[in-house]
Amino acid sequence: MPMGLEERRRRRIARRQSEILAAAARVFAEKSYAHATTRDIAAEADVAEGTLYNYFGSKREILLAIASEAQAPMESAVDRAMGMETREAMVYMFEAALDLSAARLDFARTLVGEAWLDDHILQQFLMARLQAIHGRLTEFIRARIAAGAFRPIKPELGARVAMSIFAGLMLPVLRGVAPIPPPDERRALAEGIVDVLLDGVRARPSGA
Amino acid sequence: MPMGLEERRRRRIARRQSEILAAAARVFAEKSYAHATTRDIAAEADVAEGTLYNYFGSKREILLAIASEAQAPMESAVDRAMGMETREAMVYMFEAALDLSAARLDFARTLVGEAWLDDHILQQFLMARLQAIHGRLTEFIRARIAAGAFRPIKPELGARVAMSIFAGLMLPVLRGVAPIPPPDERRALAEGIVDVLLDGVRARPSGA
Amino acid sequence: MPMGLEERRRRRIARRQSEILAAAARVFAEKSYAHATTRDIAAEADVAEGTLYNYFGSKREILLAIASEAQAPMESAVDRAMGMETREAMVYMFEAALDLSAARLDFARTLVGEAWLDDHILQQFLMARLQAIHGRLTEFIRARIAAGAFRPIKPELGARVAMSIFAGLMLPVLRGVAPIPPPDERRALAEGIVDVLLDGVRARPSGA
Amino acid sequence: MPMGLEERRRRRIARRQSEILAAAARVFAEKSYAHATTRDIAAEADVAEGTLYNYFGSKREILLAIASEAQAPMESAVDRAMGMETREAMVYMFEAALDLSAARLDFARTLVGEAWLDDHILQQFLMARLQAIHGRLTEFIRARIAAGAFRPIKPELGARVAMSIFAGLMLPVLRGVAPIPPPDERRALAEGIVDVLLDGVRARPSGA
DNA sequence: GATGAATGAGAATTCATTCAT
DNA sequence: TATGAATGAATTCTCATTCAT
Repeated sequence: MPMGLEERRRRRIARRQSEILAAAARVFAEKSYAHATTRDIAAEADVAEGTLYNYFGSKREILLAIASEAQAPMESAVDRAMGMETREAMVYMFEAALDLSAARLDFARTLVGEAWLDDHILQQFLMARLQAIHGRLTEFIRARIAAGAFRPIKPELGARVAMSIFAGLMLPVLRGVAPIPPPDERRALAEGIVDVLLDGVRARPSGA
Repeated sequence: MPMGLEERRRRRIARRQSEILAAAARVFAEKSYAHATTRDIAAEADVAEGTLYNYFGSKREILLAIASEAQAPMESAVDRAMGMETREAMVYMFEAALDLSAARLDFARTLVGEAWLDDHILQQFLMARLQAIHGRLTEFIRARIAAGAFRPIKPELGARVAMSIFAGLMLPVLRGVAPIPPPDERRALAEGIVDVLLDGVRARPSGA
Repeated sequence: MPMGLEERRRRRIARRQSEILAAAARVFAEKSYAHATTRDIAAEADVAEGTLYNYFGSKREILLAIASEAQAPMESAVDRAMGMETREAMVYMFEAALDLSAARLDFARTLVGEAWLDDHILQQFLMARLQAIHGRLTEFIRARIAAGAFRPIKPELGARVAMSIFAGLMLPVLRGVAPIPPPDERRALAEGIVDVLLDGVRARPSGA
Repeated sequence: MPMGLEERRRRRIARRQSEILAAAARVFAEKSYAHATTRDIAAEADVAEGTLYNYFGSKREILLAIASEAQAPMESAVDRAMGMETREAMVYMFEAALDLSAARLDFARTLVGEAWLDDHILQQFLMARLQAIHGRLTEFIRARIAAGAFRPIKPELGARVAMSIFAGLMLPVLRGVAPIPPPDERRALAEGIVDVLLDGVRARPSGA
């Protein structure tokens, strides 16, 4: 399978772009987009400032590319969970939410942080995904109710509660307030949450 | 009740400071601290740029004052709920979380947004409050378990789940993605959530 | 001797002006005119900033008034020395150059420092005096030569050397590098200098 | 002798820095550091304001670089004089003090002027040199006394008198009150001063 | 393609002066 | 007269982007 010069060039460009994105994500994750300078990014990527502009049209374009990459992995966990049995699915989803590599964390932190500041990023890259996930979860719940596995709660509300809990787990990690929990803790946390979600906090009238 | 000149002066200053803070909060809420210029703030407050510096030492000091004011009302709802009966308390807390005036919203949005970017604000003004609230909720749950009203779940986990749901409700409002819900919706939402939290989503083995 | 209201008012104004000048001189002496703010001056004078403008038209006018006062005492020592016997006169002049009260020092430091920066002050307040003194000294030397007391050196050169030595004594004190020497040191220093000036540093052919 | 790119780059940078320093020195010499704006400096150096900051970290750093360059030539004259015969040495030193190119004058004027205002510059760049020179002169005089060429005056006093006369010659030139004297005048002035310093002003009892 | 110096618009902050009270 | 808050021009410094090499 001979590779044309053209092909080789395209790959080289793609590789370089990725390197720059990863470097930029590290910088943005540390200082935020606004406080990061193109000089910082170039230094982290170990290229000259001018070189950045051979691969991206502007600082903002780098941000958009990061935001774009950041949204890719978001739904996969939900997708995969769709095929599982109820409890297993729920535990898997919560567990997966916290399964972040440091690299992904930089991208995700950048996306979430800038979505707070930038309407375009918010809508295009974050809300779009979140709404898709919300739709999936709503369907999941609706199906469980239909199957008699869940009480007849409002599915949208359930989805929203679930997503809030996801968010509540992830935001402190993204913000760097909480560490990425190691696998066993992740599982224990997920199981605990799922337990509460499934059966609630209220004590059951025992005997009855 | 005669008012000394000194007193009158102090009040005038306090009033002006509040006006500037409110104006700044509006600007920060719209464009974020970093993108807001002192020129913007001055224009919104309808004073000259230099005047800002008669009331605050720096742009950052304005931000800190806003952050400081923003944290004031955070615990009050939790405090008040402490004295209520379980279900009522829970509904009240969730409902109160969404009871934001537009003015408070500017302050809160500024606090939360900058806490994402600024470690000092995060720790000093946001985490301090959130941890206090977390402590209160943990106690609340522990007491309910002791009283036999709640199942023996881990209180910290319960508190965390509850706070995540608060956050999941508030963040979209603060970010301007969701509108401030009108009172009746607020209540319905709160009741729905409390219902799920109390009894879980799982269907009960009916007859038994 | 009845004093009219008018008179009393004039005095009150004059007193206040002096207080402000003294305060300003202290501030200028410490931070220089350029770095001193009207706020500093007002604080040191214990009046409001606006009050300064009731007594002086501008910050610069305060400086000019200080420069004006600073030049007053400059020639007096030379004048007084004119009537003395040669050696006594010379010692007296050098000694007097160093006899500065702290208050006079503030004025003199301000004058000299600003004369470096400001042509008007240089010419009007400093050079005018220095040239007058130079003239007096030239005359003094010329007379001594005529009387056979001095060798036939060039009187202008002698005056310039003498003034240079004055300057070399005073500048470090004005700048705050050297302390104001106490009276006995002053005299010893003056006598040493006069000794060198009168007889030179060269050893005499002893025998002759 | 091939010159690497790196080398060429270093030179270009050094050249540019020198140009900026020279331009800044001209501006500072004319309006003083405090009154000179970065805009003035950039205009004089014929670069954009931002460019200044590619070569110096701050306006103050430019000043410090000038002060640093200004001190370089100060001791050289004294050093060279050390090897000469007494009278020749003295004449040479006074003459050299006035041998200033216009460029050096800008640097020297800046150093002296700012030393009046700025303690760090005073100590680090001016006093350090002056004290070194004072030490050298003191040794010079002490050696002459030991050799029987000078009377047993106090060497420190003699050094101080000499330095005062240097200062008295230079300050008016630095301040722009006196012109840089042409070579022949310089020599005549130096000889006249040395004559007075060596033999004093007093007439000798002729016959005796 | 890669470089990095040059650019200049834009930002926060200071401060002499004014003026309503 | 005394006050001190308001003003806004002026200042230093930053940084995304361009472009000659």
